Amino acid sequence: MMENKSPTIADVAQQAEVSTATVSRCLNQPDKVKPEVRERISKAIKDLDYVPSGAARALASRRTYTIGAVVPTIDNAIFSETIQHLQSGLTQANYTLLLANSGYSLDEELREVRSLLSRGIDGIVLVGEMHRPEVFAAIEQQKIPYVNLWTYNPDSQYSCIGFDHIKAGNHLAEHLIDLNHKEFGIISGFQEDNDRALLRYRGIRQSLERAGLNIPESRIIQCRYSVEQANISLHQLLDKHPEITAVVCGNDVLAIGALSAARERNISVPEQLSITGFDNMEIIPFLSPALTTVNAPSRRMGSHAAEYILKQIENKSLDVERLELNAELIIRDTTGQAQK
Amino acid sequence: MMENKSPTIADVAQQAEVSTATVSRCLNQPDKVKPEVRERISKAIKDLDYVPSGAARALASRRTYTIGAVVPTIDNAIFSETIQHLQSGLTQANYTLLLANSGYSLDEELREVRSLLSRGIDGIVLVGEMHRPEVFAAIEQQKIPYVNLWTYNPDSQYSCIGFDHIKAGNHLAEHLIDLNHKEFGIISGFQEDNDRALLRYRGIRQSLERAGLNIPESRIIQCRYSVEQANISLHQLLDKHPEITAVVCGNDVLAIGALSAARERNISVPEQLSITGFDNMEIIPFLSPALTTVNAPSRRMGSHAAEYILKQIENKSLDVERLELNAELIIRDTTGQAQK
DNA sequence: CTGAAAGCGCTTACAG
DNA sequence: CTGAAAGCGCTTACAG
Repeated sequence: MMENKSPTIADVAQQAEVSTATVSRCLNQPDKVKPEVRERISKAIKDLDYVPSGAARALASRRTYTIGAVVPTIDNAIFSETIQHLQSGLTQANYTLLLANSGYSLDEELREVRSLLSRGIDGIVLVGEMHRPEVFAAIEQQKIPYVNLWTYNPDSQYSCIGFDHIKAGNHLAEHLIDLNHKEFGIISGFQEDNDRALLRYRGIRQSLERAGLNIPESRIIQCRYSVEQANISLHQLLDKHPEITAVVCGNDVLAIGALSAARERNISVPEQLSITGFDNMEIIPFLSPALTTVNAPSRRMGSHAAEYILKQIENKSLDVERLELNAELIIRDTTGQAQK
Repeated sequence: MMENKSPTIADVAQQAEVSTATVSRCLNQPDKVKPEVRERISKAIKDLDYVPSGAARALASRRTYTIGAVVPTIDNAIFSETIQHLQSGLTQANYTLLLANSGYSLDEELREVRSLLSRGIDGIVLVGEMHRPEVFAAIEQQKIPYVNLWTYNPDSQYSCIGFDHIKAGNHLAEHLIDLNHKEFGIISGFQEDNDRALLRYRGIRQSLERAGLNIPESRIIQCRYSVEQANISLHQLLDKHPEITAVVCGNDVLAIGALSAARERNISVPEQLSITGFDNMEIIPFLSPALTTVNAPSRRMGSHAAEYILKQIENKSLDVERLELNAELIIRDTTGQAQK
């Protein structure tokens, strides 16, 4: 524990024989400082290894150059893609991303939002449209730009960038109905705190009902988004309902688990059983069999979010914008004509 | 744009009829405040919707309750697992993780480290042992705890938590040698800024040489860690070297790409070609064929890192600790006896 | 157990 | 283009 402290802006000012105000300007608006002076300051900064204090800067300027995001989990490739692109958009503009995750719990999300807000952020992005009312209240009090990702609702009073999950569910179900499937099973993520999961599910039921098909409760399993859980779930489903010919999975991770269970039972896909995923993760097209799934525009949601937030900050505005992206059905090798 | 500002600690103090010092104490060391007073303050905080300013707190206390981490990418499930566990360990202690990524570039890593340091962090974790010298210099100046993850070197002068990549490479190669393979190919990640990739590679070569086997440059391809790149790479490798019977891949992602290419060529795995991965991502055991790979203790590295950093902060110490974790070979279905 | 006051290291009108 | 000085919202010895 040595005693030499980190240099401050005052040390730099002294060394460069200017005021702290000028050093500050040199850092933030270099063109307002005479080139000659600028050089002296730059040299002093280098000599002293000066690193500005973010805390002091944030306190004085009331800006943190930090954007907060709360996602359900980063442990799913699909959110990683969104985050990676969000981050790279922000980094380019010299902003940093402060990332938190809620573990798919709305209460935990609220806690994380509060923590981010307290820490100080200039903008915030969340996933989904459903949040605790306190989340909205807390964010609005701060008057910072805010956007919901992975959701599109034309009637939302908040900005959103995403796609229509009901429509996506419709497409998936219609594809299977076209293939003559009548006996469906569903392996969904937990829907309680997850509006995306819920809406996809509704979309599927909606289409089935339109086709005069019903799907009893016992053929619907909700589980954690893990390969292993889905594997177990498909076994349970088929133990009780061997008549099922098509299983709609809440995302690709679940579908991979379902595929592995089908393999364990020596059930051929898609001949005896059709399976669908959701998201279109990078590896999906390289697996065998390649999944029929819905392509979620995960990267574009991240880039657009960065763009939106930065624009609002720059304009000091809080415009509500709603951007609908496409999420098309991608038909590959795990869906086929229903047997018998 | 309304004019009402966010409440400050002074507002709370006034409302509760105490000094700001007492409010501060109530927030940070509640037991030092009389319960009755504490209640008044809590009420005032609720009534006013008071959120403390992280910036002011950090500036005054010289602590940010934030830990920084720079990883190569979050867009790889294996780092996500490390981060997830690091984060959850920190969150439990009321610390926040500030996450940056370097895109596997050491220069970018340096930039990110500087940015984190400037922003203010109480500890930092990096991946690998190889960093720009300025990284070490900048961190040491701040006198904050620091640990290298995903690496273990008993002679390192810095703390590290990880495993021995050379040894892991040895195991992989020895397994294939035992299966009588003599014609090897390697698909590695770029080794220039990645000591883990380099060391694994060295471990493989080392074992091959011990067995009297050599592997010409033309059978070694370095590429980005993407399924698609690995797919292309295996095609290239086999076009030039149809004699190859075993391909060692730098990680599971690459191995999945290689598997897909083998499938496209109608080469059966492992009968005609053995393929190995590295990491043992969650989905691997559920794929078909399931990969032979090395289990990287990704989650444990994250948890241990959180534990180490928090302990150093608590003790106000900067002890160097080196923790070696196990990375065992997991033999599954993609490796078999060499043909002919 | 509580309060007065200095100080953390910046930024930013304001004046020149 | 530059400087003096107030102020950002907390924490923390110090005194009582």
